[in-house]
Parts: sequence; C-alpha cells; structure tokens
Amino acid sequence: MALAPSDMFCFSLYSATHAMQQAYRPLLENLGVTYPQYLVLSALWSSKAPLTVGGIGQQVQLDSSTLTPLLKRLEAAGLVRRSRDPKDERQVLVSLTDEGTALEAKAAHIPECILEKTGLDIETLQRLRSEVLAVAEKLRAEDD
Amino acid sequence: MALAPSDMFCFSLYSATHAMQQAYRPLLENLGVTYPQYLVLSALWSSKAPLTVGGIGQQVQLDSSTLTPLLKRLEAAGLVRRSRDPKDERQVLVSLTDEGTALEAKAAHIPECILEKTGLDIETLQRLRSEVLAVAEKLRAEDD
DNA sequence: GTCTATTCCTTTGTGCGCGATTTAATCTTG
DNA sequence: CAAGATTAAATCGCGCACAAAGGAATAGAC
Repeated sequence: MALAPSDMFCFSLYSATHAMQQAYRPLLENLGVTYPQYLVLSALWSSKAPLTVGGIGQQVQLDSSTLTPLLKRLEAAGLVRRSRDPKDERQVLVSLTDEGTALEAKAAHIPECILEKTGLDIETLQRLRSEVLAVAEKLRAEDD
Repeated sequence: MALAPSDMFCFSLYSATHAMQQAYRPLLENLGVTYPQYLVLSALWSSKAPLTVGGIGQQVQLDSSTLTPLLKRLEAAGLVRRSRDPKDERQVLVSLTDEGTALEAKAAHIPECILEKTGLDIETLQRLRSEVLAVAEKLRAEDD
C-alpha cells in the first residue's frame, strides 16, 4: 500500500484492533455480549458502587450517544439496571443486576485465553500497552 | 477499571485506534472522506492498475460487505469508478477518476501532520508498528 | 427569586464492521 | 457437456461510533 511511516503505524493499530475484537468474539459469544459491552461490564464489575453514564464513558472513552443505546441493550438483556439519581436527576445510575454480577465468573477465563492467543509474555504486553496508551493520550491532548 | 494485563493491552489498542481516527478527522474533512475511505484511496493511489474489491479487502483487511457500500459512497462522491471485469464477470474493478487521482496531492501533507501529533520519531513509530502488526498477525493466525 | 448558563443524558442521522445469506459467474468432475 | 462445487460481490440485519441538536435538571449571577 506504500504508506508513510505514520500512516503505517496508524493502520497497524486499526488492523490490530479488528483482529483483537475477532479474538474476543468467540469467547464473548458464550456470554452473549459484544466487546464494547464487555468493557462496560468490566468497569461495573470493578466498581462497588453504581456508575453514571458519564463515569463509564470516562473509563471506556466513549460518549453518551454511544453508551445510551449500548446500556439499553444490556438492560434489555437483564444485565444492568438504569435509574435516575435522586440527588441529581440529570444523571443516570447504572448498576449490575444479579445476572450481570454473576457474569463476571463466566468471564474470568477470558484474559488468559487472550494472553495465550497473543503468544506474548505479560511484561511485553505491559510495555506495549503503556507505549500505545501514551500515543493515544498524546493524540487526544493534541485534539484541541 | 482493574483489567488483567492482556485486557489492558487490548483496551489500549481499542482506545488508541479511536484517538487516532479523531486525529485524522479534521485533516480528512477537507478531502470529504472518512478514515476507512482514505485507506481504500491510499491503496488505489499506490496501484497503477485498477483493483478488485477483494484485492482492496486484502490490503485494508475488510471484507466485501463493508467495502461494497463504502465504494458506492466513493463512487457517488465521484472519486472512483466501479465496473465488472470483462475477463471475469464475478469481479468488480475499482479505478480512480481524475478527481480521485487529484485528491492524492491534497492528502500529501497528512502523514506529516499525524507524525507531529504523535510526538514520536519515525524509528519509534516503525518499531511500534512492527510490534503491533506482529500481534495482529498472531491473533489472526490463532483464528482457526 | 428569576434569568441565564452549564451539565447530563438522549435522540437523530451517517458511516463503518461483520456474520449470515444470496446471486451470479466460473471452475471441476465425470 | 451437464451437475455440482467454488468463488466474488452484493444484500441484510445488528451493533458500534460520533457529530449535531434537543430536552430536562441544576448551578450561578444578579
């Protein structure tokens, strides 16, 4: 394709992200959720208290126009509840149902499966993660 | 969010890919194309001969169900032509119009803009690219 | 207290991205 | 050459992803 180095780097991210989601797909199919839904559930699993839509958005870097329909699908699947915060009726509190909480156990083996599929050791993965995340943050910072 | 290392790595890819597309957005807006459309055009720009839908798909790692509508939009924008290959009527040949060819010049500054936004030197970018691409290929190979 | 600005979420519209299926052309095998 | 298999695109349905616009609740300024 003869792209410039920066374009090639960006395409590698783009391409790897798709390959990564394909790797998750069969594992998540058993849980009946998509990769973005899994990210949202992960945020809820590691939070004792309910989270607002905006709070979830900060963690997964998605805005409410993406999250609202996604959360409605999770609600329709019986995994989360959505309710207005009585203290501030602008906010919507998202909490796990029993079924949503129980799903964490069924998802417990996923990270190890993914680790295996990458064929990398944890140290390399962590180094790459921090390098990639640094680029992401730099790009977002440039986005005046 | 307290993810496992492999999950954190995958999330970094996911997150960086979105940040990257946001970085391209203002640059591509001037050309009137999206990031995936830019990838398809890049493939055509560096090919002297017309490409088939499948050939483009190999380069950008997308299948025909994604490319067909994308190519129709590029055609509607007057940037490409689509025609059945007379040698093999199953295939569709995609070629650049004059306007599509001319767009390459208007896109010439993009890689340098992106390079600047990342704040990285070319060597680091190339190393990261090859590491990320290696993971992508490993994941796709695992996808029996 | 009222008026305005801000914040939070939702809605709408467009464009990916992909699994699954369909259609049409070509290849294969007997 | 005819019948079935294979290949290339297109189609359909669903779920992101995000810009832009809208509505409801709160916060701030006076």
